[in-house]
Amino acid sequence: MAGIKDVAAAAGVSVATVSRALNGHPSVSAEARTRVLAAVRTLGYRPNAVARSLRTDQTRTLGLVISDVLNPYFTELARSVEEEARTLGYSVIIGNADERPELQDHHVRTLLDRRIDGLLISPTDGGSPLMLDAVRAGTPMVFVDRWIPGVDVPVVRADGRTAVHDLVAHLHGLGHRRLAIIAGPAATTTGSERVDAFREALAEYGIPLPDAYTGQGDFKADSGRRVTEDFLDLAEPPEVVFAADNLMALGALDAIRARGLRVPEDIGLAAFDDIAWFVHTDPPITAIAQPTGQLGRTAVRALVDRIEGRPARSVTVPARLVARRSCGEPAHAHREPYPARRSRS
Amino acid sequence: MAGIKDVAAAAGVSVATVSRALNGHPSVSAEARTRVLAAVRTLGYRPNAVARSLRTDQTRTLGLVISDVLNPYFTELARSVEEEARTLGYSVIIGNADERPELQDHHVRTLLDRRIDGLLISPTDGGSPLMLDAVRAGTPMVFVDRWIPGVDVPVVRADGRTAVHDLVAHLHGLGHRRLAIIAGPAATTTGSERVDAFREALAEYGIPLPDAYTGQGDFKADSGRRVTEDFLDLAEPPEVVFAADNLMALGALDAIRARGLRVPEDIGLAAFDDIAWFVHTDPPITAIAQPTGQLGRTAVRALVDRIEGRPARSVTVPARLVARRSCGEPAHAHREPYPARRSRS
DNA sequence: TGAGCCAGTGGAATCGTTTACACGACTGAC
DNA sequence: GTCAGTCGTGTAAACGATTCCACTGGCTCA
Repeated sequence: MAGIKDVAAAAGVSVATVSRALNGHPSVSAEARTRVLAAVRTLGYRPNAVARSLRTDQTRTLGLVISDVLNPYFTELARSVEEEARTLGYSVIIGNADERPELQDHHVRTLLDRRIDGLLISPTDGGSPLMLDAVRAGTPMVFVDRWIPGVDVPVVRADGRTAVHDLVAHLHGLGHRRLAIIAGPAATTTGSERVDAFREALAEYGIPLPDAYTGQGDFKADSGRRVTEDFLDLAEPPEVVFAADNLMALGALDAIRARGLRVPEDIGLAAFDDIAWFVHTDPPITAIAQPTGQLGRTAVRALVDRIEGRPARSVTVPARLVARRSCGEPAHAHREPYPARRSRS
Repeated sequence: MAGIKDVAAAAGVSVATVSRALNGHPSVSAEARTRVLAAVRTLGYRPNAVARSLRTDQTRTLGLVISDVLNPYFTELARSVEEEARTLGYSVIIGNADERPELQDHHVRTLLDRRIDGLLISPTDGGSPLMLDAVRAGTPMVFVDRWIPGVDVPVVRADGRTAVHDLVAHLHGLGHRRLAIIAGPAATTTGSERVDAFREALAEYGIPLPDAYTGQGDFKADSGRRVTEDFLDLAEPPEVVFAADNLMALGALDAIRARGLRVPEDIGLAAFDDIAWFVHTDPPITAIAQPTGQLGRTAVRALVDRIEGRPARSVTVPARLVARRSCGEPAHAHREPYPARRSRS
């Protein structure tokens, strides 16, 4: 493969001039520039990004470590992250932690080894020594969706508190009183936060949240199924199950169907995170929607700010309730088609 | 950040010895090795992958360019690819082409610039000059799912021919005769192949496939919606619509619902590519399932074979029909729960 | 005893860029 | 006519690893 030396030879100039011409450095004569460009074209020369990175100590690459690629929420996040990064001239390497801390560490480590310019991460746990070290070492970093308390890193996320309140109000209005939740891992902020918000909202209606009604999930479908089975085995099963993410909702639906029960007649179901398929499930599922694309774009901008020496701020945007029919009675409102924000693809 | 020189100094040996110790080179004394390892530990040294790549001319990185990250099929593919690559000691950089040839080129170019060791690609079109050049230049490459005819690159894919025949037989058995298809882009092999297989299967039953019944989609939801609307506007609309991928099926479902029609009573729906949510849509959707994880793993192994100098073979595995209720009458068979293969996550 | 070999090591070249520095030619001001 | 400044360019030193080659000392074997 042709190197910069070949180009220099072909253009009859030095490698320094080639480099300058290619990088838009001002002091290159028009003539030299055209000769270089011509040589580049005929040789099909492309600069070796590896060598360049070594010299300049920047890779123009962002690392994104997400908790689960199979989760449409993170997929959408990843997509918007890549999109925004690309317009800012960065590539992104995605690592899938699969909700496993050791895998997360693996990815963080290899990303760091590759000298990515910055790290976007949605931590699976409370923070390994490795990650804490990286923060201390000054690696530009931004947390997205989830974060690690007590660590000084900007956080870009959606606040579901209000939406959860709205959900509980909605459920209460439909006459439901026995409400259960399938929680995410307590080690994650989204895991504990959603339960807290739920409990808090219930309290306002004087409804308790007994232990039997808080199942421990791991944000994956299987756990949703398992927890739901436990709920259904209860002497007094809940009237509505609220899954803290969409995959656990899928599992819950599996479990409910496997018993031959019907939603919402026999039991209601709601989920955190809205996805396109929720419109077409039987019945359409009431969910709390995050402005995912916006989160991804904002997070990238924050990270790039940090990388390029500008101050980066934390950002919190509200999530909102999308009431459908999975908790009983036709929703008071808008029958919504395939959500508009997705069609921007 | 500590470099190999610091380690050498701390261990009282030369950088050469450090490098040898770290790379398991045989001729390093046990004593030197332990001193090096100790220094590495205390300094928290990690080799700079960029420098290493420059010198060794290999990045231990694979590029994966897929057509659409939002498509669960490709998401699952990406996941299995990463998984297998990781066990083989490679990282993977994912590029999302979003079904746009110019974006695909962008990703191929930046991946090549980064000197990835090999490229796994599911081409969006018939092959840009860039890609053809890369093949000619000897870049290790493997096509997955889709391929470019006439190019000498191993292909790992599922053959849906038999499954499409099974589908048509299934539909015919249910009494349907007016069958339409939402095709993918003709520039993709999967786009044209699925139509061909469909047409061929119909022919066996003496059923024609008029132009009015073959809509042109682009593998994304919007096109499925649009084409389906056209179908429904026909004087004699089809009895069943077969979408060539799951996103177009989603769009079709949107369009059908928007007219207040019901599946399967008013119109049947089937899709290529099976996803977990198809079990829970209203009604559950009949689909053709590919062994996605297996495809991803096989493709990676083929690519790594090619990279490491072993011969790489093309592999074709069969897809299979999963009959559910979206085309009429309860499927003759197995009510299937959440598919087992997914739970291996 | 001496030649040959081997294990272990260090010095230095190398990978393909970017960029600090030096240099010559020219311009314009005094 | 000299001096300072500018412009365009080239030479060479980085960047941080791997690896070729040469060297030393100890050993074996004839």
